[in-house]
Amino acid sequence: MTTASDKAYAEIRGLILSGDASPGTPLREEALADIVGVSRTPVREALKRLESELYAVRTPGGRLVVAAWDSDDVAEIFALRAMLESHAAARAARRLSPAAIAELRACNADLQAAIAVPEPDIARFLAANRAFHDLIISGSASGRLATMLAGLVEQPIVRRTATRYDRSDLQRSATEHDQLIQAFTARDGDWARAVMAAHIHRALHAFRTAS
Amino acid sequence: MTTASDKAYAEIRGLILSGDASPGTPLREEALADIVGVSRTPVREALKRLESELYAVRTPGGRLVVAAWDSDDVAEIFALRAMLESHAAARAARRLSPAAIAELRACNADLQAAIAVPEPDIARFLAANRAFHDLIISGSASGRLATMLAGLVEQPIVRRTATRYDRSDLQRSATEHDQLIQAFTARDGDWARAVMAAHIHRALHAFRTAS
DNA sequence: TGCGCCGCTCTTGTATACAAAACCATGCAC
DNA sequence: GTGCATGGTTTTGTATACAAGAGCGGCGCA
Repeated sequence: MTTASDKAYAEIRGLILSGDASPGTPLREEALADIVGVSRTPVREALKRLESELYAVRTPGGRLVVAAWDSDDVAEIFALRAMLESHAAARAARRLSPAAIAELRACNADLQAAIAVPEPDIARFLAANRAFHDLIISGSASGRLATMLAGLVEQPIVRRTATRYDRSDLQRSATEHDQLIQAFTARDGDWARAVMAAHIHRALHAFRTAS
Repeated sequence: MTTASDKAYAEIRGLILSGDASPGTPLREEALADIVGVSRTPVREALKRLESELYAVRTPGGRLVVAAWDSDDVAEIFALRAMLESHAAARAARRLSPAAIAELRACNADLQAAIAVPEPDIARFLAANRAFHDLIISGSASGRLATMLAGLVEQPIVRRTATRYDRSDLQRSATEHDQLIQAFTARDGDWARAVMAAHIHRALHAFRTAS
């Protein structure tokens, strides 16, 4: 737990996502160090990471500014996630242990419990959803995939998407997860790939129509 | 040109690829700083980058060691490249300007010139090949894709592959590049995607059968 | 008054010094 | 003899000081 560096990353990322630092805003190391309460060194590491995840872009002269994302960027992120997570699902289908599949079941049961009430618990839904997808990614046993998907800034978009879901969308997510579990149980990589691709493309559709 | 940091990255990467630092070897910051001739700060940045590209892995305690790659890793790298570069080709087909396509033509002409002699110039082939693929990636106009493919350590593997090519393999690469150019000229994304996927899968095959 | 050059300031890049945590070996107890 | 605790040593994490370069504003000149 490299506290200072991670703290700087989380806080600066929060500034960007909350809109406190709008696109184009310069990210100056010393100023951020003051805000976060650490020195420039961990701030530098955090900024490098944010840059590699395209939260920030570098000007010709080496200065960093907050990046601007348009709807094209969002579509591209979904397209890449669809490819990579489908691939992860296919690999996972061939590798997941029965115990891991049981975990997925438990995870999706939790997700369903979160939305099977009059007032859906979105936070719990998101946590379970995240856990479900993470289990698949780690089940794919590819460090490269994990690294890439971690860098694929999905979390903020997932959040924005889910808050726009109506109940039928939430329920459909749970159903699709069930289908994934079936494909995993059958150890059918192609099936899992197809379900995952559909799952993510539908999420993009939900995101688009809700905006 | 951040000299010190890039220099450290290049040198340490060289140590790993040349085999001077074999898998499992610890990568200690101060020792590397002495070898490279810079301070620990740029070495740290270089190591972070190498870690994110999976040249090195972190032990539970936070120490870095040189990563071990097996044939499964190589296959996974090719699979990811196939997916991502195919996607890049599809995007590029919709975006490349006639001037950019002309550049691609020139590039592939150079590649062909390098191998159309009794003694093929492998270095020139590799440079032209690299330039060709880079043009497509930048033509896809997706910073995310470019970042990911840059992180996908391909260069050393491409090199190892090419040195194992026989002449017919080299010629086939040129032919496949021509097909790509045709698909780009027709602005046919699906066609370009398919050709690129075949191109990279064949490279994996050549790599495997030659080992 | 507009353009270009120069110098200053601000920001990043690098080096070093210090703090904290992890590993290892030694020695003690059982 | 084996296992665990504890101290020293090594290594990473963080802070700060210094150097170099980029951007910006003011001043002078046409």
